[in-house]
Amino acid sequence: MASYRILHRAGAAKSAEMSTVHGVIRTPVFMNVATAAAIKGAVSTEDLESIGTQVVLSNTYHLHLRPGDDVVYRMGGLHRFMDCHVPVLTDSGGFQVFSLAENRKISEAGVTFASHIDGHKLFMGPEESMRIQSHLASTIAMAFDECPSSRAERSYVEESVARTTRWLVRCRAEMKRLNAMEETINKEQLLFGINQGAVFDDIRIRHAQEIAAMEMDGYAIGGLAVGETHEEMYHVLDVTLPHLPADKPTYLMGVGTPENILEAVARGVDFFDCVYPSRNGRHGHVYTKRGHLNLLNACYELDNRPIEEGCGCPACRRYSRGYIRHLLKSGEMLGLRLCVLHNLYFYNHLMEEIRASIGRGDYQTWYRQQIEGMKG
RNA sequence: GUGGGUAUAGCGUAGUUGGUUAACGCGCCAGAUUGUGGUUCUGGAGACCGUCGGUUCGAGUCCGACUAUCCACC
Repeated sequence: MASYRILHRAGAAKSAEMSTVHGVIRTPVFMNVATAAAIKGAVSTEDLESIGTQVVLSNTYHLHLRPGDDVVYRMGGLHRFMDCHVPVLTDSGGFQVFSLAENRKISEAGVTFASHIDGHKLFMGPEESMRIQSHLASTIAMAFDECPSSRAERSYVEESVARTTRWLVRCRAEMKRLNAMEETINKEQLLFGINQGAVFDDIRIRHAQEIAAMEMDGYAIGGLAVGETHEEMYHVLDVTLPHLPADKPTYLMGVGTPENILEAVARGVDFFDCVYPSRNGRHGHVYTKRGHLNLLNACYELDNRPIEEGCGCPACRRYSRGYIRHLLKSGEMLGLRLCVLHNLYFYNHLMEEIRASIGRGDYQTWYRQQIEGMKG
């Protein structure tokens, strides 16, 4: 059985240990994004062990389209399919339906939309999302929600959030049914609910209270980092987190920059995921404790130093900025790979330092120094 | 050697019957990217139009010579 236990607190920040059927997760944690059951940039499951990955995030929508969740099911579930030995969280497809798919139509039942691959018509609702995620057999499934734009009108957000709550009831019932079935691969699949409400404090709070009463395995805050300012995002965290259960993990979806993460941890968030380290890595944008570098810049052409002095990642242990820049400019896949490995290592290592600081109890002063350093 | 073609930004090209600030792609330089766009998006720099002379109010454009280069034939 899964359990979540808080080990240390430092102000609102907390570090915890969550045990699952696929292993223990120490939080705060950054989940490494492998949308289509692969981290883009030719990073293998084997590589994850050398960069300290604790949790892999994969995607319902993408895997449903390709190769098909039935294929993954028949291959024994995501863990066997990828030969992955760490917990896997699957996103519900809710966000992709709203960010990638075209011609969508929302009804109480779910969403009708067109595939971003070939345009064919698809339908996904709470039950479909749960069935797919059950097929994928991830460690943690996410509820099927709607992610309204941060600039959406109040009346629309109210209507949308009410529907997301009703969908959560259906997700929970369907997950319970699926976990009880003999042929289900992971009968202990966990389910996280998702808070929405754009930037309206009262809607966020009311929704948090509603879903808190539903005793989910964890709680995510969604619909942030989609165009609002950082101040608005931190404000939403400040007003919403106190209304989510203190004894359950929290997850800030899709966030973010190292600074975003440091700020959110200070407010009590456990789980994060973001495409930045992998996507930006593919574009030569690499992170260091003293801010980020764009390795495509001409000033690194003759730079013999590693991306970051003292970094223990596979790229910094051997290769220079100048060499990696050359690989990127030449379109060599190795260039992308080294940058992605560095960035994921940087994020994973940052989380390790965050946990250590919370353990020491000095987080609230330590994290501000880190943010200052990154501006230098 | 003879005949013909071509010379415009680092590379490849466009440029109307001569008419204002010479256009485009690649490359280069610099930004962007938050529950994934590896092929994306946005900016920017860069050319006295092979050289010299002529015609004209005005030449990248027309004429001549020269230079370079390509093709064919000796």
